[in-house]
Amino acid sequence: MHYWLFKSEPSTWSWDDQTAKGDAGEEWDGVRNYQARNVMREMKKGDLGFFYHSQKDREIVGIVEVIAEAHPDSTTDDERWECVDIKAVKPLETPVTLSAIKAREDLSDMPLVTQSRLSVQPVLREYWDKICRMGGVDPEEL
DNA sequence: GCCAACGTTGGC
DNA sequence: GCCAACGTTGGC
Repeated sequence: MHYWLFKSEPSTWSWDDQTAKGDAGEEWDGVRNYQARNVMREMKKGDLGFFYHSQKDREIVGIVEVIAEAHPDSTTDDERWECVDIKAVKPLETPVTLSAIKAREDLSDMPLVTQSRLSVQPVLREYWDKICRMGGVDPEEL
């Protein structure tokens, strides 16, 4: 099991949009960055991820599950671009803000902090557990 | 293959 | 709304 983080601008695709799709989930399409694509290629079905609202909100709002591994992005004919499918699992009880993460020494080397423009990122297990707890979710119950 | 110009993302 | 960081493009 590996852990990931998906960034979205809520005005384009929000947590509410994601939850509205239910268990059917949705393609995480539109990624046009090699590094982010390579991260998606590493994902396995059943892996979990954080759903992060960029721009105005700047906080992790929910937990998602990978339900389909990397496949061609249906929004382009360009075969370089691939995406996974994800579904919403549950919201965080309390969103975890970027500033709360930055305030913690032990989370300061997360790509969220060090590589702010990367839209799909890996999350180490250690960080996953901590952020779940900060958000009021028991990582053992996922 | 270098690098200037340009476009995009996302924090502030 | 601004701008820093970073990615991409294209001329040489």
